[in-house]
Amino acid sequence: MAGQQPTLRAQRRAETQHAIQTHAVRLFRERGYDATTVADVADAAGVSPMTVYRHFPTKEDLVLVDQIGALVADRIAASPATRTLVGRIGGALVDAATALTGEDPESEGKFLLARTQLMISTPALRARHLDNQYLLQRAVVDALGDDVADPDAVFRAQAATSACLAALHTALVRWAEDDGRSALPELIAQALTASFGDDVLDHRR
Amino acid sequence: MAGQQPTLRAQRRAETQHAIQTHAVRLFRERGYDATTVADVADAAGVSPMTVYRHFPTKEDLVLVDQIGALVADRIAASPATRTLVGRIGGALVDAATALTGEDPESEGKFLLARTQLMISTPALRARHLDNQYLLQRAVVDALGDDVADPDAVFRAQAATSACLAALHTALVRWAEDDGRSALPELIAQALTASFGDDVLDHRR
DNA sequence: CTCCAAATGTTAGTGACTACCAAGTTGGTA
DNA sequence: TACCAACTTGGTAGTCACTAACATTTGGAG
Repeated sequence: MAGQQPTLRAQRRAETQHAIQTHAVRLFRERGYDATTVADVADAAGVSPMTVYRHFPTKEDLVLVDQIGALVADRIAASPATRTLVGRIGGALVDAATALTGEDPESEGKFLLARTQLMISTPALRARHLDNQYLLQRAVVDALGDDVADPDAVFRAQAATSACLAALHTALVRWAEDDGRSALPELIAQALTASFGDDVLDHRR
Repeated sequence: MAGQQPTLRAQRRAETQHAIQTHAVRLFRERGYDATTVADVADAAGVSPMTVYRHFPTKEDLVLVDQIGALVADRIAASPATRTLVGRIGGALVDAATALTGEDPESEGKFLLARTQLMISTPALRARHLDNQYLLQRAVVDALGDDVADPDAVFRAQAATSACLAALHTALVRWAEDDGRSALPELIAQALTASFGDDVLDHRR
């Protein structure tokens, strides 16, 4: 399910999807979310409005859908089970942020910043900022392996995920307000240590 | 602001508003929320679609807008400041529920039940079940009087309100699932005592 | 090469919601 | 009582998010 060879069709599909979302975020920031129609986005991306809807069920999803969830989920699954849950989740968040913001400035980092600022400044989107939470919830539960049978373990996983996401949210808001001048991974680490103590991420230092 | 004499104009306005909302909730329950158009509601209420939108900005508001918030707020403000915050809020909730469900069955109680069941069973509405929370938040802060200057007092008020609303939510869900057979005030009291101990509402017993 | 399925486009439509203008009512006031 | 201003409503036309149905092209597997 994860290591499928990238067929040409899937590649094209990913390209279209990426183009649509990039142009959407750009237009939303330039003209405002409400002042930009889905048709505008379609024109800018060089596709028909129908294609936009086939890739993103609603206009909100143009901003909300992300690949980061899967990125973080993979890192959680790959992290050693000997660490604490919060340590594994938090570490995955920091790692993912490092990977995303560390590349050349014109790349994913800038897009992530624009997307975050858009989500925070647009009322309709702000309310759904944590909607993708379920992706991480599932990843954490999956990472637990066979412990899923234990209800307590599942509850602990959900609690840990929620807490980590709250820290992530804090860091993202700060990062967006700072216009990306601070380093996102450090902000996340700060928020995590503020909540869980200095030694949460010790495994990585 | 509160004791205005009900002029004829305001009375008519309240009547149309009430008629629209009553027919809306009835139709939504009969045919489903999505399968009922605003035009259908307008027809049933004997007004034009424009009039519906003037009274209720969005279709969701046809279900969400209520007078209960104000009812509870008044009771909170009138309650003695010597009681605990949770006691005052909880007592107001129980009192309001008693007033609403105690009347003749064809009246407000039945409407409240239908409205609650609708909100719980409709995904688009369920997410906004606690949207009117701010009404109570304001009422509680107002009831605090001059303590508003104290940030701690405001935080305590918000925490107490949230906790009481969670209990109210639990009670409402149970009431709706029970199809109104249980007594709503008792369900609320149960949920409150489960969270805050047997003596929360003692002042009233 | 052939055939299937995925991806896109086109068209037509539904329905929530808004802007603008016209007409009738109400409530206070000269 | 007569009148004016504000309120309430209706109608028309339009925008825009979103859907359904059908036709067309193109990548992939046998």
